[in-house]
Amino acid sequence: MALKELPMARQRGVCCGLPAVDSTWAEGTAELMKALGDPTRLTMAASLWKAEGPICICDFTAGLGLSQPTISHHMAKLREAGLVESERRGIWIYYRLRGDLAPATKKVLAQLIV
Amino acid sequence: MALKELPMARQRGVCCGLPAVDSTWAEGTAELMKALGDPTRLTMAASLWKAEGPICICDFTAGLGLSQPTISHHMAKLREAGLVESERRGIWIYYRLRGDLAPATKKVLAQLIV
DNA sequence: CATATCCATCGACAAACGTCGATGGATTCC
DNA sequence: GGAATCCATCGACGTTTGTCGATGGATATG
Repeated sequence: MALKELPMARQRGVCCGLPAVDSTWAEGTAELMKALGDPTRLTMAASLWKAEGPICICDFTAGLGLSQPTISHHMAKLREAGLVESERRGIWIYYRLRGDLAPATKKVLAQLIV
Repeated sequence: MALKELPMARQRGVCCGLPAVDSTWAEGTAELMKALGDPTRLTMAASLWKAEGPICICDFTAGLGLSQPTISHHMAKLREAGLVESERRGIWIYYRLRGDLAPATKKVLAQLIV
């Protein structure tokens, strides 16, 4: 497939500028992408997105076939990324997507999750 | 903040089911997220998204302050993720976002990039 | 109080990752 | 043909990641 708008008569040894991309945006957004960049964490986030109510660690452990420390570890990553909040209820700790997610984040999740 | 819809009178030792999440979707989507989960690659993708024309490696090298092998390495990751295509033009190899990106992928990028 | 369940954290370990310098192929300019 | 430029790939290196078993704290049950 041919590319359009190829620069003509380019000078050797002279590089062109790039479109401006805010580095703070890149750092933050890459952090979010990294949090969602693992199948287990993405599945957990999608489950929380689709679930009617909050979910606790033991349900993920049973449902995903991974050890409890591994699930806790992934949930901690989601928490550090600002995606989830939790509440203790007796023995269980229930997790859900944060209610105050940035609208942009919410739109990305909505776009992402089938 | 209180959580809504907390299950009442839960049985100890009994875990609940999770909303169904397709594992093939999770694998594939996590792959895309991982490709965008690095500030350098995300910046490169955003540059290609915003650019009027295609961009070659040396422009990224000059603009991002990283070595040429590192930029090539990141570009290879973007290629493996199915995000970019390239065309040789003399000494230079020009990169652009693939013209046949999945609509879902395009929407995610549109949503993501400010 | 003793026991059982749920969970976070620690320590460990292999695998993957981000980065670089060195090398070599392809192409163009002189 | 010789030199210069662009780029992909290789090899290396320290860091991060995903996973697990072990440990201990918190809470409920009997």
